Amino acid sequence: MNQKVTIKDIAKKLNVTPSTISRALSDHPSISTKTKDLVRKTAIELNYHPNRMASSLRRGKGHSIGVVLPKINSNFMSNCIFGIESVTYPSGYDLIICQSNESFEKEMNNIEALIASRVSGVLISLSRDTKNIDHLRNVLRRNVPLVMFDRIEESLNVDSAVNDDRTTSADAVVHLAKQGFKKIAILSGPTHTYVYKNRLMGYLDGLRLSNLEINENWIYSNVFSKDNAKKIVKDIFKKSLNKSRPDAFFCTGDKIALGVLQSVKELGLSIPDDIGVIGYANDPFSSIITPSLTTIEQFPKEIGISAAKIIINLIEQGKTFTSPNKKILIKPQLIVRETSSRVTNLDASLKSSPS
Amino acid sequence: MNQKVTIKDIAKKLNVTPSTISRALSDHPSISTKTKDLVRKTAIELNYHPNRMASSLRRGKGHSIGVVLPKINSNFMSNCIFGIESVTYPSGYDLIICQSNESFEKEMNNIEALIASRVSGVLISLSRDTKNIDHLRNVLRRNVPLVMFDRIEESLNVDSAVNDDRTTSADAVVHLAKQGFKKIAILSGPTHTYVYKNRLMGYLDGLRLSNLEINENWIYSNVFSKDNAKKIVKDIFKKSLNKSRPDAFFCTGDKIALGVLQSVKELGLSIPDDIGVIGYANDPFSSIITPSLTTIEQFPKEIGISAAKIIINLIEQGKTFTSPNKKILIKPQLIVRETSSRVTNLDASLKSSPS
DNA sequence: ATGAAAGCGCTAACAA
DNA sequence: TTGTTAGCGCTTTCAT
Repeated sequence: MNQKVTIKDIAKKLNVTPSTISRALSDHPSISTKTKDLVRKTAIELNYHPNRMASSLRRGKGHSIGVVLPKINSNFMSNCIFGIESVTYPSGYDLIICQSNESFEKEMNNIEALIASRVSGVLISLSRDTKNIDHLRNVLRRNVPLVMFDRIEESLNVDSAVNDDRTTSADAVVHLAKQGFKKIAILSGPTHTYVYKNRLMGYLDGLRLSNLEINENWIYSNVFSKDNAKKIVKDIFKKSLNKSRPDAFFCTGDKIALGVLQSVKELGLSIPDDIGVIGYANDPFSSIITPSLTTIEQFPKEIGISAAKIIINLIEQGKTFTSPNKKILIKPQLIVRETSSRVTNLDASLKSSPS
Repeated sequence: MNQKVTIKDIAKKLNVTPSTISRALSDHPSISTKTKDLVRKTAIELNYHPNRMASSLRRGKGHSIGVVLPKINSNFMSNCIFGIESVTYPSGYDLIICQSNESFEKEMNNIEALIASRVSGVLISLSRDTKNIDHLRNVLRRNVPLVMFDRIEESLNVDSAVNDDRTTSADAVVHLAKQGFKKIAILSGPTHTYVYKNRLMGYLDGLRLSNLEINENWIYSNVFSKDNAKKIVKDIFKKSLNKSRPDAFFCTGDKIALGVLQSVKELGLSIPDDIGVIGYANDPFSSIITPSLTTIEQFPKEIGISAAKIIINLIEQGKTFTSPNKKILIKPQLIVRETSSRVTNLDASLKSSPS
C-alpha cells in the first residue's frame, strides 16, 4: 500500500536520527553491529527500499551507464549488450539502453536523455546517419566518460572496442587464394563507414599478400541485403565474359553470402568447385545450411565486455578517456567450412595422393 | 569542463528567480513568451541540461521503465525489447534493462534495483528458476505497475502479453495430420512452465481434432538442445519397433527441430516423405536450410508492443493492474515449408487426382 | 507574470 | 558511537 517508507520512518521507530540509519544501511564502520542489525531488521520489517535517486542527487553521482546503439535486435548487438551487462551488473551499474534506429536525430535525443538522467558513462555504437559528432563532444565536455564500440568515429578522441576486421578479412582472402581461387570479388556494405572500410582494406591486403589481381570491377561496395547480392551475382554471370568473372566472393555479411549461394545454385554452378564464398558474422544459420558457410566469428560478447571494462575504469578514475587513447582490438576468427574448402582439410592432399 | 550548470545559474544570469526558470523551461502558461525565449536561449548558451533525478525526486515519480528478462541475446527476446522500446521511447520513458540469466536470485536483485531506482513500472519475463513470486507481489505492494510477458505466472493477478501457443500448436498438428502423418510425437521443453505447457496442450488438442492416437511414449517433455533432440531421435529408431515409431515430430523450438532433421538424415530417411518435422520460433535459419523448416512465427515485436502499451496505460492511470486482468494473446502463425509438405499446396490433391 | 520558501530522501561535514 | 545541520537541483504552493 505505502510506497513512502524512508529512513526517517526507520529512525522514528528506533528512536535514533536518520543519519544513523543512513550509516547503518551503508555499513559505516562507526556504527555498532548491534544497531546495524537492528536497523536492517527494521528496514525489512517496514518494507523499506532505498531511494537511489535521492542518494544519487545528494552524492552528485549516478549509478547507471547509458548505451546507445542503432538496433538492438540483431545477433551481433544483442550479444554485445550481453557482454556489457556481464561486466556492468557485478559492478553495480544499471544499464539504460537506447536505440537510435540508425537516425542521427534520435541518437542526439538519446544522448540528451542520458545526460539528463546523469548517467555515469555512455557506450555508443554510431548510427549509419551520424556524420556530425558534436553531440558526442558535448558528452565529454560535461565530463561524462564515453566509449565507442563497433561503429566508431576515429576522429573523436575517445577509447573504443572494435573488431580487427582488416587482418581477418585479409586472412579470409588469403585462405581463398590458398584454395585455388584467383579472381576474388568483394560484396561489401557502405565502404565509407569504419567497419566496411576496414574489411575492404583487408580484402585488398589479402589480394596483395597472395599476389592476386586487384580488379575494380570486382569491388561492390553498396550491398546491403540478400536480394541485392542475388541480383548482383546474376548480373555478373549474365553480362561478363568468362575471364572477367570472379570465381570467389568475399562477403561482408552472412546474409549477403547467402544471396550469393542462392544465385550460384540457380545458375547451376557448384560450390565450392566453381565458386568459393565467404561470409561475415557467423550467424547461427551459417553452420547449418548446405553447403555450410565459411565465415568470420566476431566475438560480439567480447567487444561488449571490453567496452564495458574501459568505461567502468574511466568512471572510477573520473576521466572521460584514456590518454593516449586506448583502442581494444578484438580479432575475429575465420571459420573455414564447406563453401570455401576445395581441400577438406590441411592434410587432405597428402592423404588422397596415394590413390 | 563544468557539469554543474543548474537553473540557479540561469536565474542569476537573468536576474530572476529559479522558479521562473523552472516554469519557463517547462512551458508554464503564466510565463511571458519573451521570458521563455530568453531562458531557453540562455540555457543553451550555458550548456544547461536538466537534472532528471532532482526533478523525479521532487515530483515523486520517475521516468523510466524496468525490464527484467532471462537473456537478452536471443532472437525472440531482442525483438521483444525492440517492440517495447518502440512504444516507451515516444512516451518519454527510459528503459532500464536487466538480465536474470535464468537465475531466481538475480531476478530478485534486479527487481530490488529497479524499485530502488524508482521505476514507474516493471515488465518481466520470468526466469526458468522462478517458482516463488513474492518478489513480484512486493512490486505491486509498492504500487508499481507490473506486466508480464512471454514467460508468465498465471497465479499472479496482473496483466500480461503472451503468445497463444495452444491454438497454433494445434494448428501445426492438424496440418501434419492433413499431410498424412499419423503418429505424431512432440519434443518439448520443460512442460511445467507456462509456455511449454500450452504447446503440449495444443499438441494434444490437435491430435484429438484429427482423431489421431495419443501415445504417451511419443511425448518428450524435457528436450532443451539440438544434441538432446538428435539423441532422442536416434534412440527411437534404434529401439522401437516399426509400428510404435512416430512418423512426425512437432518440436517446440527450431533448434530442436534442426536436431531432428540431422538425425533423420543420418538415419537415411527422407523428409518429408518418411518423416515430417515442425519447429517453433521461425528462427532466421529455418527458411534457409534444406529442406526448409515448417515452423511458427511468434511475432515477438508485437508481444513487446502490447506489454509496453499496457504498462504505460497503467502508469498513466496510477494503477498496478487492470481489473479484471487483461491478457493480450498474440496468435502465432504456422509457416508451412518443406519439412511438412507432402502436398505442395492446398489444391495439390485436386490437381494431381486426374492422373 | 514573478518571487519566496519549503521540501522530495538522502548523505556528509562537523559536533558532541 | 551518534546527533545536528545543511544542501544536492528541482518543483510547487502561496504570496505579491
